[in-house]
Amino acid sequence: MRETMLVIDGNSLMHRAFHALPLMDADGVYTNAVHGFLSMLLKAVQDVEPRYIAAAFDTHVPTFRHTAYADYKAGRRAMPEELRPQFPIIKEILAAMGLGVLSVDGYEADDILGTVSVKCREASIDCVLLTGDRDALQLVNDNTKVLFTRKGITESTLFDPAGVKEYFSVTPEQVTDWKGLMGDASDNIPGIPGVGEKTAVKLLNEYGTLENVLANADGIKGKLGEKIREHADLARFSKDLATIRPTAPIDFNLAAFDAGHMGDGIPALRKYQLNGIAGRMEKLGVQGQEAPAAPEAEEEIAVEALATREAIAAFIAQIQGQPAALHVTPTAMTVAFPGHLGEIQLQQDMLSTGLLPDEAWEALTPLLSQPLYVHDGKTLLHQLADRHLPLPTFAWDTMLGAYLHNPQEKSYALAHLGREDAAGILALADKQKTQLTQEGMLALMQEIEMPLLYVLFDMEQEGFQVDGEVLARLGADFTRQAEDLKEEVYRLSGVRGFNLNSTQQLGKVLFETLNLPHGKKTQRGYSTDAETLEKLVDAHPCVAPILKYRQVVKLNSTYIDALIRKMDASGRVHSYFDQTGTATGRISSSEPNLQNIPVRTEMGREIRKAFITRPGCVLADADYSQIELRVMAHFSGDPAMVDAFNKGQDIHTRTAAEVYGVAMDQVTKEMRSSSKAVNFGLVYGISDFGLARNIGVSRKEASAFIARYFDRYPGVKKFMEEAVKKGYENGYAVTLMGRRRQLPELKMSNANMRNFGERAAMNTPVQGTAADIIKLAMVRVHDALKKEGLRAKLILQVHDELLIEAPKEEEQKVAAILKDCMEQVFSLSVPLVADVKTGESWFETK
DNA sequence: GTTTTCACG
DNA sequence: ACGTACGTGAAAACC
Repeated sequence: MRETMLVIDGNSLMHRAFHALPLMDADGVYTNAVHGFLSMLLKAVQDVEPRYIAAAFDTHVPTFRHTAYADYKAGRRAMPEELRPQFPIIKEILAAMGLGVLSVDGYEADDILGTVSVKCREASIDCVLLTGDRDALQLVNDNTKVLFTRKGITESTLFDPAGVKEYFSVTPEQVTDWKGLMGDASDNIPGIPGVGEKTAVKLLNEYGTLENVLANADGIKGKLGEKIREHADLARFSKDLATIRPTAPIDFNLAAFDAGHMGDGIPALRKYQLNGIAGRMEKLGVQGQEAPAAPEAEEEIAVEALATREAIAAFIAQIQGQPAALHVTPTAMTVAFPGHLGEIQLQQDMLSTGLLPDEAWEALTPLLSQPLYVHDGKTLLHQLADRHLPLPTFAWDTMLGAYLHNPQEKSYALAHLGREDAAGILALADKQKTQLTQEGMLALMQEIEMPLLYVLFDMEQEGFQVDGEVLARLGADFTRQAEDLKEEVYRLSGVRGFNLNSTQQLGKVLFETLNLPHGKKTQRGYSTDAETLEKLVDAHPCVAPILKYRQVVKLNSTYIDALIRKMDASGRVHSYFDQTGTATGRISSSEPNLQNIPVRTEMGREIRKAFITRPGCVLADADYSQIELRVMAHFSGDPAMVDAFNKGQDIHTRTAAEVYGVAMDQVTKEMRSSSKAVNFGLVYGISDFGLARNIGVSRKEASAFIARYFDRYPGVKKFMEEAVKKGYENGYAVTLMGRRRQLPELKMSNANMRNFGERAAMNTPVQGTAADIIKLAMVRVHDALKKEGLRAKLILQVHDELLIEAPKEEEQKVAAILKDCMEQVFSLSVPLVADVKTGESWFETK
C-alpha cells in the first residue's frame, strides 16, 4: 500500500478555525484558532491515516508571486490581534508533535503545498492537502487530493479530479481560469467585474480556458462581452495571482515529517489547556511518551490513604474546626483540611481494594456537622439525601465561585479549574475569595448564590405534580389531529409519503414541486420556519395545515411524551436547575425543562392543566410585572419611564402615548402593540433591523420610530450609550448586585461580533439584574416559609415567576409571603410589583 | 455531533 | 459593508 503525506495549509486553517470558533483562552492567551486547527488535524489524521505530516505557513515578507502588485496584498485586511499570537503557539505544538513546519521567505503557504505535492509524486507518495482555500483545488491530480474544510471546522470533503469537476463544475486545470474570471474577494483577486461564479463556469464550459474566453470575447454579446473585453488585462492578472507556483525551495526530508510521534506533543497541549485535544490524541492511541501535566508550585500536602472506617474517623477527628473540603467522584472520595488530604478509594469491583460506597458514605457522617468547602454542593446534597444522611451546610462552593468569576466557561468541572480533589477545592476557594472580593462579588456569592443552592436543591427534590391521565388524553387528541393534518397536507399539496418532519423534504415539496416563492435559505436548503411559512399561507392551501401540524407535533413530542417519561412513581417530575448555565445570571431548567411549558397559544396552554398539586394542596403563582423595564427605569432614571411606573400605568400604552404624541386614552391597539415591540427591543439592545423584522415595517421606519422613542426617553438613550461605553472601557457588563459578564466580543475586529457585544452590554445589566432580584426573592421566600413553620414549598422559578405548592389552609399566608418577599426584596427607584394567583392547576393560575 | 425549528421569559 | 434583535433547552432529521 502506498504511503500518504498530509500537507496542511497552516494559514488557511488558522483563519478558518479562528472565525469558526468563539474566542477561548488559556490564562489570557487566546487559543481558539489553535484548538480548531488541531481539531481539524486530528479528524484528518483519522480519515487519511497519513505516514507523514507537514504544515505550511506564510512568512510575513512580501511574496514572490505578488511582489509586483504588493498593493493588492496590502489591501488585505490586517490580521486580527486575537489571531496573530496564536501562530507561534501552533508552530510550537506541531514541532513538539514531531511534524514538519515549512515556511519559506517569499512564498505563500499554497505555493509550498504545490511544491510538496510535486515532491510527493516524485517520491511515489500519495498526497492530501488540507485547506479551506479553493485555490488549492488547482493542485488536484491523480496523485494529489484536497481535503477541503467547509462549514466552519466540522465538515471536510476529499476532492479528487472527478470530485472537483462534479462539485464546482470546473476541472482542476480550470481553477485558475475560473478565479481569473470571477475573482476572489477573500484573496483580494479582482476578477472581471460583474462576473460571478455561475457566469465564470458557463464561460469555461464553452471556451475551456480564460485565454480562449478572451480570444473569443468579440463573439460574446451584450454587457457581459463588453465587460470581458474591457477587463481582459485584469482577468489575465487575476489568473496570474491565483496561479500557484510549485517552486519553493524546501528541504523535502521525509524523516522530518514522520507522524509517528505525535503523542510527544501532549505536554505542549496541556500547557495551553487544550485538554480536549490531548484527550482525543490519547484516545487515538498516537504514539509518544505521555508526560504528566506541568505541576504547579504548591504547598506541601500530606496525603493519606483511608482504607477503613476507623482510618476515616481518625482523619476527620483531626480537623478540629479547621476549614474542611469534601469531594466525591465515582471512584474515590477525598477529604481535605489545610496541609492534609485523605483519600478513600471506592470499591469498583471484586478485585479492587477499598470500602463499599455505602460504608464510605456512612463513615463521612461526622464530617457533615461542620460547614464544608465543596464543588457542586447541590449534587452532593442529592447524593447524601439519597442515602438518608445528614445534610451539611457549605462554607463555599467553588463551582459557583468559578461561575461568578466567569459565567461563560464551557465547563465548570473541577478538573478544568485545578487539581481534582478536596485539596484542590480548598486552594481554589482561597483564590476565589480574593478574586471575587476584588471584583466586588463576594456579597453576591455569599448572600445570593450560596443560599440559593439549598433552595434549588429543595425545588429539585420536591418536583412538580403532574396528572398523567390529562397528558395521555391530550396526547391522544394531538396525535389524531396530527394524522388528520398530515393527510390534509398530502392531499392539498398533491405530494404523498414524504416526511413532513423533515425540513429538507418539505422544502423540496414547497419550493421545487409546488414552486412557491422561497424566502431565506439555510445551509442545506430552503428555510421552512414559521416566519417563512406564514408569508405563504395565501399562496397555497397546504401551508396552513403544515403550520398547524408543526404546532401539534411539537406539543406532543416535546411536552406530552417527554413529560410522561419524566414522571416518578408518585407522578412528580423533578427538573434540574442549573445555577451555572447562563451568561446573564439566570438559572436554567432541564430534563425536563419546566421553564418553557407552552402558554402563548390556547392549544399549548391546555398542557398546563396537567400541572397540578398533591391532594389537599393548591398552587400559588406569582409573577413580576415588567421587571426588566422597571430595572431599566431604575438604571436610566428616565423621568417619563419612572413616572409611568410610579403611577402604575400600563407601560406600553404610556410609551405609545409618548411616541405618537397622543393622550393615553387615544392609544389604539396597533399603537400599543408596536410600542410594546420597542420596549422589548430596548431590553434586547435595540436595532432598527430587529425591530423592523418584528413589527413588519421597513428598516427606515423602524429607525425613525426608535429615534422618536429616544427623543421622548432621553434618559433611556443615555443609559444605553453608557452601557456600551462602560462595556468598552471595562471589558465586561455588570448588574445591580455586581454580577459580571465578560464581553470579549467588543475587542474583536469583526463588526458583527462587536455589534453583538454591544447589544449584550445593553441587555446583560437589565436581564442580569432581574435575575439577581428574583434569586434573592427566592432565598427570602424559602426562609420565610421555613420561619413561619409552613409546609408550603417553592417548586419552580420561570425567570420572573415563582410557584409554590401549599396545603390549602396555608393558601392565604403563602400568597401574602410571596407577594411581600418579591416586592420588598430590593428597593429600586420604581416599585416592584408581583401579581399572585392561586389555583388547582398551572392552567388556572394563568 | 450539527442543524433546524420552536417552546418559554 | 456586513447581518442582528437578549437569554435558554429539546426533538427530529441528517450526516
